[in-house]
Amino acid sequence: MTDLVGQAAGWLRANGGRMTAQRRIILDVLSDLGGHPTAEQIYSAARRHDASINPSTVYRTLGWLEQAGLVSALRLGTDRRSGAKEQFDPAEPTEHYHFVCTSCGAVIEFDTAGVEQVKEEFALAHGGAVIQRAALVLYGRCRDCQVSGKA
Amino acid sequence: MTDLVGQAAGWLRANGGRMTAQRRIILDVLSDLGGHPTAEQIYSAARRHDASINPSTVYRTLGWLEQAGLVSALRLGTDRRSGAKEQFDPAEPTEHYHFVCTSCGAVIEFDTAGVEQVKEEFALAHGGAVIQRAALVLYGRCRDCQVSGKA
DNA sequence: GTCTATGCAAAGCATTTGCACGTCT
DNA sequence: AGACGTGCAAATGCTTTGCATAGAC
Repeated sequence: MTDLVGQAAGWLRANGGRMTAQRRIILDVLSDLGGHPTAEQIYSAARRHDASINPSTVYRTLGWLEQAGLVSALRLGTDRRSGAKEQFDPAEPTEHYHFVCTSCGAVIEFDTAGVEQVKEEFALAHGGAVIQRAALVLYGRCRDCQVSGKA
Repeated sequence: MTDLVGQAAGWLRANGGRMTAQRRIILDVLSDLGGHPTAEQIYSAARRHDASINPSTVYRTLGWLEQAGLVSALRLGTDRRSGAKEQFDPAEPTEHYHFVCTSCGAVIEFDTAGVEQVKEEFALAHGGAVIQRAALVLYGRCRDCQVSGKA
């Protein structure tokens, strides 16, 4: 939870944008919710602060936040249906990866030097190619589900 | 291109399904197209063999093929818009990963032992967790785009 | 003769867009 | 005044579904 509101305010100032009440609410909500909320979750949380807020505003806000590099969109869903809707990962200071439990849906963020190695290995094998970023998602059963033998 | 039609026929037999003309066409198209076609590309290719074929049939076929483990669905799109539509990767005998060029959209499949290591590393760190599969996508500029300095 | 699959058209759903009005500077 | 942002409602685009008919076994 680095200061999302502050960073966003800075980006807006630098880009001729304005900090409105709605935007502040959405930023607060993003900080509070944590995890990887869907647009709909963000919307309904924002709604509790201002009942007149609109989905469009949520999407538009997420749009420029993504451009500003303050949130990133990802699709963690395991099956086709749930994979369709995007989730938002607030404040991503360093690249990181995700584990998703196929039983309970829990998401664990993690980092590893292994991905850097894979990037280098690929760049070497395809001499001249340049890697900008990597998205890695591991799917499996988390410790709890494994231990408790849950479906 | 392992024998997709044959494998699919076997799965159908084992699961009380039927091999229809439409299914055979779609399977042929999947084998022929190669790469990572979208449902729409599969549909229009299938349409050239049978003009009366319907998108629903394509989706339904891809649905059970995915369950049968004969194709897998993935979303390689780089931006939000294009990332929304799914692509299908036929016949996946071994796990493999993807590189996507953010300039020209080229997709390169590759394999690496590095991901296995990351899986093990994660399982170790979260003792008891079991990894089933991994999805890794590298984004960057392919050699050609890099060399030619294309946008 | 069953039971499954197809085509068609309609529905769903997440997301985007056009437009008139509000609001910040 | 001049931008920029918002709500609203309609549109978009991919994908799914209900239903009657056609086809596989």
